[in-house]
Parts: sequence; C-alpha cells; structure tokens
Amino acid sequence: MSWAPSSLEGSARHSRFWSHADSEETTMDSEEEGEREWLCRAECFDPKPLTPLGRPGSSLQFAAPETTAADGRVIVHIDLDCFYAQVEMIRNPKLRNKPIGVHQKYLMVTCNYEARKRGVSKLMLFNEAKEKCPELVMVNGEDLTPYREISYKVTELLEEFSPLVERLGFDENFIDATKLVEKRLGQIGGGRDPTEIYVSGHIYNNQALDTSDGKQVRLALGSQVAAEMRAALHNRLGLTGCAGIACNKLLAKMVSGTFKPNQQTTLLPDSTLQLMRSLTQPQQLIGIGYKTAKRLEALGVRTLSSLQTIPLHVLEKELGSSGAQRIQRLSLGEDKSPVTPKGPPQSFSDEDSFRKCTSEAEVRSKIEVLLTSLLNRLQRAGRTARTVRLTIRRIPTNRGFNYRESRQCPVPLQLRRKLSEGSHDAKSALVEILMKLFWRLVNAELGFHLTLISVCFSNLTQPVASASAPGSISFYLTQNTNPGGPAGRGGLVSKRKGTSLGDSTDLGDTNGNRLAFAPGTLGRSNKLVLSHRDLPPGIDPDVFKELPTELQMEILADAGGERAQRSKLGICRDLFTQPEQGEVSTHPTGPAESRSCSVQSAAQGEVAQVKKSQPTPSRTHTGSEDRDPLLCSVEVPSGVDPGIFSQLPPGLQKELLTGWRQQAAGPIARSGKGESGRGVKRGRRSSQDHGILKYFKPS
DNA sequence: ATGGGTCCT
DNA sequence: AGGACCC
Repeated sequence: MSWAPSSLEGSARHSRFWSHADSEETTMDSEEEGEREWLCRAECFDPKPLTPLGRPGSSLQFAAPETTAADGRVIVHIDLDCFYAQVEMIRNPKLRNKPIGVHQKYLMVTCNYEARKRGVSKLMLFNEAKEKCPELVMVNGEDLTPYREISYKVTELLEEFSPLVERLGFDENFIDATKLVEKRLGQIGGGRDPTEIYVSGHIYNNQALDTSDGKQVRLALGSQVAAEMRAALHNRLGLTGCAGIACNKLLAKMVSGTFKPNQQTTLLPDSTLQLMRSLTQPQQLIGIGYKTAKRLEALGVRTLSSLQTIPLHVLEKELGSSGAQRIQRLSLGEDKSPVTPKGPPQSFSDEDSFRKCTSEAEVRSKIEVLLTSLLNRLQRAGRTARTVRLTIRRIPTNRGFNYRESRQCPVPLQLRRKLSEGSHDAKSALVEILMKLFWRLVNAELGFHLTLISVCFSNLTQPVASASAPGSISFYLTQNTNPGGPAGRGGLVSKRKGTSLGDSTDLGDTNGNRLAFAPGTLGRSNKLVLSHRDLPPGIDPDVFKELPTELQMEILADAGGERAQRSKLGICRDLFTQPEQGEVSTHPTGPAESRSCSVQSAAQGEVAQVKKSQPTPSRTHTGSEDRDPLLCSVEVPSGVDPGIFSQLPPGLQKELLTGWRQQAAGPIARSGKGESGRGVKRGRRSSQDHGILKYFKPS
C-alpha cells in the first residue's frame, strides 16, 4: 500500500494496463499468430494508390513531414516475452514444454506461457502459484547474472541496426529507426518495387494503411525493421518478444503489448487518440508513477481525459512547470524525449533481502558475499569504482516498509589500484570500509533489525578502450563500436561502409552474422551441428544442440580459455551443463514469423550469406581427421572450431592468437575527470565487457 | 514483495 | 542522501 509495486514486466500498473491483452494472448497459439499477422499484411496493403511510388525520383513524395522532426520519427519498442523464464528455458531446454516460474525469495516474478495457460500469473506468491499449478517447475532467479548477460546481448544485437538503442530494464529496448527507414525510403523512391510498402504484423485498431501518407509509409517500413529485429533475436539468441512501432517512445511502448506474446503492432498517427482512450488511469502512462498519481488524485485527476483537459496552471501548482507540461503532453500521446543510449552501466549493485539480520557478524558476512560477487563483476567488465555505497532497509518504520537509507564514500585510490590486481587484502579493506558505513547508519547502542543489505559501486571508470580501437577484434566484428570521443556518439551507423546490417533492404542482408560459421555447420534450425568430440568436456550435447547459435559459439569460445575459467559472461559450461542424462529433443517452436515469407527468406538469407564467405587459406595443421579438408589445417586456439576460426578475417585471427596467450590486461583507469559527469555524453560502451571480444578471450 | 537499474533534487 | 521513475 505504501510503496509502488514493481517488478520485471510485472508492476501492478503494467499488469492492469495489459490485462486485456494478457487474457487474450493465451487463446492465441503461435499457429494462429502467424496467420493473423500475415493476413494483416494482405488486408492493410492497398494495391491501388501506388502511382507516385513507381515513378523515378518520386521519393520527394515522402519528404519529411512539415511538422516537428520529432513527429517524423520511427521508434521501435522491443519487449521480450517473460524474459527470465525464456532465459531459463534456454539454459535448460528440457523445461521448454513445461510450465515454469521464476522466483526470487517467495515471490514468483515471472512465468512462461505454459504456466499462464494453467492460471498462473506474474507476481504471484510462490505458494499461491504452486497451489494453482502443482506441476509448476520453480527456478530460483535471485542471481541476475544470466539475465543481465543475455540482456546485453539483446541490446548489442539491436545496435547492429541502429546505434540509437536505449535499454529500459533488462528486457526492453527502444530503437530510433528513423535514419534506417529514411535510407530505405530513398531506395524505394528510386524506382523499386512499390509493393515493398506494407505493414509487417498488426496495425493498431485495424486502421488501413494509406500509402500516399509519408508518415504512414515510414512507420510501415519501421514495422519491417522491427520484424527483422525480432527474427534476428530469434535466430541468433533464441528469444521471442513483442514490438511496438510508433512515432515516439511513449506510443511505441504503449502499443507494443497489444498482441502478446511474440507479435508486433504498429500505431499509425490517426489512431493515437484511440490508443490513449484505452487507458483508464494516469498512472498507466510511463513517467507517471505512484507518487505523481497520488498527487493527481488530490487534484481530482483520476482519468486520462481529466489529465488531458485540466488547465495547465492548475497542474503546474502541484507538480512544477516542467513536470506539469511533460505529463500533460504525455496524456495526449506526445513525447519528444529522444532515444538515448546509456552506454556502459553507470553502477553495479548487488543486494540481498531477508526476514532478519540483527548482529554485526551477520552483517559482515552478508557484505562479504555481496562484495565478492561485485568485485568479480567489476573485474570481468574491466571497470573500477570510485565510489562505494551501503544501503539498508530496516524493519517497518514510520516511513514505510520500503524505506531505505544509505551512506557512501570514495574508494581510496590506493585501494583501487590493488583491487584491479585482484588483491585479497584489498577486498577485506573494502569490507572494513563498508562496516564503517554501516555504523554510520545504525546506532551501535540501540540494536538493529535489517531486512535488506545492498552494496553499490558507482562513479565507475570507463571500460578499457583497447577493445574498441581500430585493429582490435571488436573493430572488425562489431558495427557500432565508437572508439572515438564524444564526437562520434550517435553519429555513425557503421565503420564498415555498406555493410551495416540495417543499410540494405535486401532481406538476405538483414540478419548478418558477426561471427562466421563454417560451411555446412549450420543445421536446419540454424544451430551449429558439431560432432560429439567437438564439444568441450562437461557439456551435454543434447543441451548444446538446443542452444541458439550465438550461445553455442560462446561456449565453444569459452572452452578455449587456457585456465578454463568462467567466461566473463557466465554463459559457460557450468550454466549449461545438465546434471541429468538421457535424450530430450524438444524442438522449440519458432516464432510465428518463421513461417511467413519475408522473415523466412531473411533467415535463409542469413545462411546463404554465410555460405558465400570463403575460408581463408590454411597453413599449419592441428585439426581432427574428418573435418572439411578446406578448413582442417589452421592453427587455432585450443577448443575453438578451426572451421569457425578460419572464417575470421586474417587480422582478427592474428589478434586472437596473440590475445589468447596474453593475460587479460588489467583495468586501466582512463584519466580525465569529467568524462562521466552528468549531462556529458559518454562514449559508447566498448566491447570490453559485452562485446565480441568475450567470445574469444579467456577471462 | 525481489533484484536490479536510471536520472534529478 | 534521498527521491522519483523504470523493469
């Protein structure tokens, strides 16, 4: 009652907002979905008014609308379906067809659709869910590592389409696809097939597409981009999700959940007010939370329409002028906020909640656990922290259950140097610092009863820059790495002329692989097909074969680490090693679009593209006997498939071979104080912590 | 509630 | 250091 309930894809607001879609979605199986989306293309595409399109030079017909530039944007919102549950199904494919729930403590934070069919829903209590569905397989999701890692893979994949990608939590991303769409528009206007103008997926409110309306055409092309993004997410990461396409972030997000799961919806501008009318409370708008909703209620504003019509000066008295204007514009579906890439994480935190912690010894022990995990995370990411913070929550106070208090202090410079070398002394020094912060929070004479302890590292150094420098692996393999200063941020789509994923309207190009696959190793479902002994020891082949290609690649690469350490991603053998034996051949059902023409050809294009690339000439021999003779004699790091390795650019191979033997460079604090200051645009995330380099380098 | 995140004041 | 917001 006193806090705003929230959770991964599961705030009360979210549930209320989408409850309509939620109840529908279970009735719609994927078979049906595919047809519906496809039908929509047929229904909404109007073949007659094409006249201006076919004429050469007619692209002027679609010059940007007169109105504000903000209105002419094409924003895609991607929202992964029950993300934690999907990750758990990837980690353990045997769960694929079972109802599963993911819980943290006694709260089930999400569940898959198999569970939802059986009446289980998000944010149910553990016991409640088990009662509803005794067969429910409960997985503990308190360690966010696997979710965080796959989450960043999703963002990276989307960044291949456009550098303007903004994360929202672990399972949502906004993409500004305006430039990409403009580029395609130019190609269509230049005399290409006008039937390329259609909406992929649903159109909100079933509005007919008017192909003579430039804004609508842009959104239609945006819907095709969104479909390609979702196809890539499925083909490469094995993930499904929904997309919303609209002219701003607010509307894209609001429309994306109209059809769930694994479907997409485009909002054409004429239907904006209808979408807004479907909202009942102000709190359903992103940006209006629990507190603001309460203040609005005090003003008598309980409905969206009353928020739309309340005189601005009344609103301003309660919320201040900037806030008032913002939320009133939101209520009308207007939102000028840009898609803002946040770059590398600003903070790393780890917390634990519990019923009771009343002794200093318990506190110290919990802090040690949190610290150990955090220091590992920092080191793997190549970051160091300038600030530490300790946060606690005490047993119910007059300030509400969720009231937290914190104290923070700088991490002494000496300590930072030692930490970057992994010194054990340094860690205990940090524990002492945190204990001092603790005693600044609680009065030693009074005793205490905590229900949560959290440690947060912030004011982080940038990731080491070497990974994104020209000549490095990530320079070759990632497309938006921006090694330069602030000037490059958001400006460049690609360093490699003409090869940016999004640059082409050719479907075959839209799902490019950053990693090359050996010819013939891609199976029917676009997963690597490798013989038993190609796998690192300890990996269950039955599990392995079910994984998405990029995760398979990662495991293979991970096995190459000489010291067989955990990969930086943690998507490594112990996460995928199954305790059970026996065969399970669950073929995950593809997304609806896998059966649709355009997306299927995209997937085939991906394979075709891979097959086109030629193996590099070989020199030495290390391979095993029955590999492709064209590929078998390349010197490769141990544990990596020579066929894969051989397809990499020569400079890349060289770097790999060199890098393999090197110790990972220690984190280097880049000088320059203001670089991560507020309001200053930071450089893009380098590939050090999430980029492609991690596939190849031992940690 | 859980275990994270963001930016602003 | 806390407050608001997001998932």
